Amino acid sequence: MSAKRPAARRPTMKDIARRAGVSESAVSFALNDRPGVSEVTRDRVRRVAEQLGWRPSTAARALSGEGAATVGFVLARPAHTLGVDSFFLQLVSGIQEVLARRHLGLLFQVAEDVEEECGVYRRWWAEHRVDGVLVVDPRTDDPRPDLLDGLGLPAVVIGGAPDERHPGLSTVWADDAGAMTALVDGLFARGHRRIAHIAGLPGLAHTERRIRALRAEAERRGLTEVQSVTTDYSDAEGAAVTRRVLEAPAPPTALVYDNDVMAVAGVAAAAGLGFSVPSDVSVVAWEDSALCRMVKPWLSALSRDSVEFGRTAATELTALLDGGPARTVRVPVPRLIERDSTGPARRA
Amino acid sequence: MSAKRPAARRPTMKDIARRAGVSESAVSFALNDRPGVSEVTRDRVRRVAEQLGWRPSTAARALSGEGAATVGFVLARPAHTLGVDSFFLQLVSGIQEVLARRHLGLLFQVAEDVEEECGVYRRWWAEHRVDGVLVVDPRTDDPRPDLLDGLGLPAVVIGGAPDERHPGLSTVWADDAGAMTALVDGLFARGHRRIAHIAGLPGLAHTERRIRALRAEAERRGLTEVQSVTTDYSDAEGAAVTRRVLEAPAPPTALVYDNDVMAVAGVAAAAGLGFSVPSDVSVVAWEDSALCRMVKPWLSALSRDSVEFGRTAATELTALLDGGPARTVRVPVPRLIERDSTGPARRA
DNA sequence: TGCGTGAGCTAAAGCGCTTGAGTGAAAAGA
DNA sequence: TCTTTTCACTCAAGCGCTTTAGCTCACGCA
Repeated sequence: MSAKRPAARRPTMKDIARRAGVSESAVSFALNDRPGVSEVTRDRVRRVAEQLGWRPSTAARALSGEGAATVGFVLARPAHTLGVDSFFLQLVSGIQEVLARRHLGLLFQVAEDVEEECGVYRRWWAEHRVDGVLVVDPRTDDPRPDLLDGLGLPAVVIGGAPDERHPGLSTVWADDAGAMTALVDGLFARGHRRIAHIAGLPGLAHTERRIRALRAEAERRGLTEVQSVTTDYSDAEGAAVTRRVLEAPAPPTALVYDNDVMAVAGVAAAAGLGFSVPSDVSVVAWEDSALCRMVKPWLSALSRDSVEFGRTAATELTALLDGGPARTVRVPVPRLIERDSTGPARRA
Repeated sequence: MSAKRPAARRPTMKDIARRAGVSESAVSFALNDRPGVSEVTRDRVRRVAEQLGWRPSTAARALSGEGAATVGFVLARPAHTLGVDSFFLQLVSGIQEVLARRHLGLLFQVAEDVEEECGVYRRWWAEHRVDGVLVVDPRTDDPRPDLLDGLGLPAVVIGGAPDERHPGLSTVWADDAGAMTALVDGLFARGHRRIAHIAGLPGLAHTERRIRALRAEAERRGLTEVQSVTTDYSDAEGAAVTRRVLEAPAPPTALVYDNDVMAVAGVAAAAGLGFSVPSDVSVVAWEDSALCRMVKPWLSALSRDSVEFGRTAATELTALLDGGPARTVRVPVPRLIERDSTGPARRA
């Protein structure tokens, strides 16, 4: 309890070796389940290690070629954009669950943009800091896969589309296109013909996928009054765009929002214009969270298990670190949770 | 772009030494701004290093006693509790800003509870993984300061009260008591006599501080119908507690919520019971976010700059790592942003 | 001329761990 | 009985960096 560090010395393998009366190498063999020591010795060494509270120094491990036992995660969003968001904490929490079990650390960094993010990867690689990384928010024209491939840094892209151009990277993705198609299908069945999609950031892979899927579905059904508008995911833009589309001569009867925050803001904006939900206009949020049950009416939402998404991604990365092949795995299509914000289209 | 890692070799000091025609030690001196080399050589070495894209291996650095260049951050909350939350991402984002500038990494982990969190600290210490940690959610009876003090791990406690018992730890705190006093002051002035405080998790230091401050202020003014009820911060409990207190024979005329999520849920719950805000009951959220402007009426809220809070904490930690003394710094008292959810008390 | 001095550099050890190349003794085979 | 194999273990090098001690040479000074 002194002001200056008492700094208890960490036990090293040398300490164990001395106490167990064997050489350091024997200790290494014993502790790493490698052949070369008898079961008796192995047990003794293990006991001594336990007793001393020994843990391998990651630094030393890393230096002797074992990797840093750490995984990197960069969030490239300007600080002020990180508003109310449940997705990332949940995702990270799922990632953790898997990593912690293997005593892998998670190095976390927020960056301003993708360019800075690339710099972080380079630095991490050069500093020998991470064994692999998890990449989020993939873009349609994304420099990161090329970079990571070039550095030979194992990586899992979260939320990207299958990418044949980078066979070294794993991908974990949700079928946004399928979800969008099913969603439009449902809306169509209930009479909706004019649909507005308040999308997220342009350039994000999943934003583009949803937009394309919506357009394709509209064409297939011959719907002409279907549109997508991109935003920055903020409540402000969500509200603004909502007002804009609803003030048109023939306003949409259904609004699909790319996140919960905009959906909530949109409902308020609609109410402000005298539209009531769902009788005048139906609302669906892409992303379910407590938010959706905090407003009246409760919002119908596409729900996915973000924690599980994180677990899956982390599992793929560990597989990659173990020398496994890169894979592309699809997580379940988000399910539509019907609450009170969706109903039949109002008769024209 | 091959399937198996091309694994470009990282340049080491040896490479630089060879290219610059000097010894490794000279390179070390040159690159660390230590005396022992001429300016000419220093420049040459620097140029070669730059050209090779060299970065020191953190592993090697750590091993030769320089520390891991990494800071730890544990969030001890069960995964499902990590709902809609703006505070932590903002906090972390502020922390990052300061750390990144010094090329310090942030090792992030979520744990189930404080006990597991202590285990993480022990492991990090033994594995030589971090040079210091940031501790959040301090409790009234907290084992962490003792542990960290014992390990000699530099630490900054975020949101704790000044702690004379652990002179080795820095503390960054907000004056919750002062804020609460001012808040009650304002409510009192507008005629509120019956106040309910829907608090956060019991046992958290700031929860207790707020509760105590409220009680003290109530006693000072002779208010008898003032109460605090603890919750788990969730919208569900926020709503439930709101219903309970409003159904009392003499319901409160003002509700103070310890976070924005509960406040929003509380407004909805109040509406469900026929109470309108603010004419029947005033509502204040402790923590401002986009959420507060997503509901009608817009919520009055105590606002603080969480990003700046993070910056301050990280700055204190780096000071500690540089060998500076432990300090206790207070961040500005949260400001009340008056919106539409507060008004004069209804006449009895 | 000799000697101390300091600037500029090199050699080498050490941090904690892994690992391939030994070593010595017991067990197995001829 | 002697060789070969196997087993259990030790030695020593090496990972990339820091750091201490030491070495060399030019310079200043008596």
